[in-house]
Amino acid sequence: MFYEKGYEGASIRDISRASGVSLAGLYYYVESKQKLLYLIQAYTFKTVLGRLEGRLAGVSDPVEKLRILVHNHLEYFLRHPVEMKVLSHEDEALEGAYRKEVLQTKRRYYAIAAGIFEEMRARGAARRVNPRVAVLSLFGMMNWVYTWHRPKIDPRADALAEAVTEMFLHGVADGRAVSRGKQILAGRARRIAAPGRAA
Amino acid sequence: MFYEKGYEGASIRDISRASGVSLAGLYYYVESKQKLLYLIQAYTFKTVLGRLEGRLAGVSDPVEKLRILVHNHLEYFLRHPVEMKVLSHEDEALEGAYRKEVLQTKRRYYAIAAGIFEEMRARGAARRVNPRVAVLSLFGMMNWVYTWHRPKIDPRADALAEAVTEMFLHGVADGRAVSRGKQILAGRARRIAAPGRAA
DNA sequence: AAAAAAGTCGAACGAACGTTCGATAAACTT
DNA sequence: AAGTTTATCGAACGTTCGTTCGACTTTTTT
Repeated sequence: MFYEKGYEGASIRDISRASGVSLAGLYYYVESKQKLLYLIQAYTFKTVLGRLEGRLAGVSDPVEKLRILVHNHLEYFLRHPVEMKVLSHEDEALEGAYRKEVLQTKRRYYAIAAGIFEEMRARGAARRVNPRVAVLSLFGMMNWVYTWHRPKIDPRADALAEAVTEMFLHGVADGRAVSRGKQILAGRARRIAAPGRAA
Repeated sequence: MFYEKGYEGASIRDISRASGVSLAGLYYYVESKQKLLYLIQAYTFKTVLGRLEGRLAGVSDPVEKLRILVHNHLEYFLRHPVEMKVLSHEDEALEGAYRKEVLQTKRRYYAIAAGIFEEMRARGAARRVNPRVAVLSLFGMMNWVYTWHRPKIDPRADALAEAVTEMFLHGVADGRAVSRGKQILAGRARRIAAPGRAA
């Protein structure tokens, strides 16, 4: 229900109807609507994080770590799209201590990604990019997936993870046809301000 | 209010209180809560789209077009974070004809981006990447920004657009230190399944 | 100055909200 | 067989929801 209608839009009565349990019956198991959202988010997040840590153990190459992270994230995302949408779309619906706890998990998750990126830089595997922007852009690519992925026409987790990792590492440009840098810094403001100019 | 509490979470009474207009007074101007959301989304989206089309006019180099698109998108995003969050976060809250119309605008916007990417490929400026995945990943990077951007510490629109464009085109990897492809296809499944192996 | 239009609001509408209570039934423990 | 815990529910609680109505004031048009 949270997936379909959002946290606020879904009522306990919706959940009651869909689960076949009476209103009061629901409260025998879960003390509040907030707690229910918390349980979903905390369980989902901790599962993803736990799997990641397990798969990362013993791996030392940061680029390989990055591949594992992306694969782990997208695999879970596509296998559990309902929970994952509730996790990423309803994160502000949680309040107080519940929110704080999920936020802490999120920070730990981010710290792992940031750490991997930092290792990449230390080994000379990453260009001089704002690391915060880079890592959060990667999360953007991954977390946005729930808004567009259609199993019938889009790649499955394996291929998608590969594509995203590849894009993150090397981009989409053919190095021979697109000169890197140079043009980018020069005359940017002018280019935007005067769109009528021919290329 | 939609920005702060989400569409369902924000009540007309919240809006009344915040605007200093009575409940009934609100309905003199807007016929329903749905319509209010529609007006916000439609206006915002059409403004962004209109600006983009204006800036794109007369430009023929697809790579430059891409830069303009990213810059236009992020500039508006950071200058109007409230409307843009409501646009990207509350898109499913709209129903019926309202929803359909905004969806159509979204499709037009996507078509422009997809067209640019297609031109890049035609000119040999893009590698062999799933174009749908590439374009939607770019949107992911851009649209996710509202979840993390903090004006105090993060780059402004200009620099951010530059960084995102650069990442999209060339990725974050230093070409000399990270071999492209090769490893990616070989032994992926094994690598994920047996995380204990050293690199 | 009279008439019409536009603007504003308090009070109320029925419906839906999250949550609780007390009763009842089913399942275990002694 | 009696007693206790666990499970389940109908009915209701007080509150808030989106929306409407009729009355009143202000502004504009004639």
